Amino acid sequence: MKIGELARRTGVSIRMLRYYEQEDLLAPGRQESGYRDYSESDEIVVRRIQMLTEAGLKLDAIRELLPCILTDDPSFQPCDNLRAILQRERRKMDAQIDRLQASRDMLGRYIDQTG
Amino acid sequence: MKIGELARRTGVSIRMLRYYEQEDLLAPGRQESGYRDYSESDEIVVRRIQMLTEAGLKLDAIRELLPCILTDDPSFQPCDNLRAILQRERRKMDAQIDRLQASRDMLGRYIDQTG
DNA sequence: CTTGACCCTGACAGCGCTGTCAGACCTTAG
DNA sequence: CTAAGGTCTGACAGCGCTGTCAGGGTCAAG
Repeated sequence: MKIGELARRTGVSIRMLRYYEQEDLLAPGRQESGYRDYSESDEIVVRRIQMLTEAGLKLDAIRELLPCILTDDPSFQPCDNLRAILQRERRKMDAQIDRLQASRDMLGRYIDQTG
Repeated sequence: MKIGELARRTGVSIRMLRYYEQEDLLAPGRQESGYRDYSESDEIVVRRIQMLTEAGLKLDAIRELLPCILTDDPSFQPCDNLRAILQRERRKMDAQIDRLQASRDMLGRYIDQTG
């Protein structure tokens, strides 16, 4: 399918679909015209990217994960480190939450002072 | 005092001190040489900015707050909205924490699936 | 054939800072 | 006087996307 249709199907903008390709997350074929030609599995990849993006991962991390989660069989794990990567990202997120929480509390103290 | 000394005293980089000025958070005088000439109260302002920055506020918000917190008397409140601004910022931060938390949980679910 | 919708590449902009570099002037100690 | 170190302005770069625009092909229907 062409890029416009994939965008419509997934809700990901055309701009971002091209960006995913640029960042090596996606490698669609090309028609003779030069138009990108996306397959069904490309669409699956895009949906995976969407999910992980919503989960707060950056494309760098997603790129690491993609080779692991693209197999049809979800139980087959070619990458020993899938879990490790996810856990690493979660730790990062925990740290970020902690920082934000500390900021929030500090702000709270200011507000109290303003009494 | 000159910019270098203020930077040394506060730990804020020279670059950022100039940036604060550019963003209208600071308005140091000038020596005849053209060098910036910071006063004691300028240093206080910088420390205020530091605190609020650590509290996660952006310069836009800090600029709003500065006129309120620069008075010597902390109980004097020329701005009725000091508290309102702080609360608004805290609400923003709460929302951000919620989003991040949701992402973290989603990641947790992925990790569980990976069993 | 023409029109309109779609696609291509490449590049610029913006977010909110922050570092760094270039070219040039000021100041201070030796 | 000279050299070193401090300062000035202005501009470019980078983070991680995301939108948008320009200039130019492609494809489909009428």
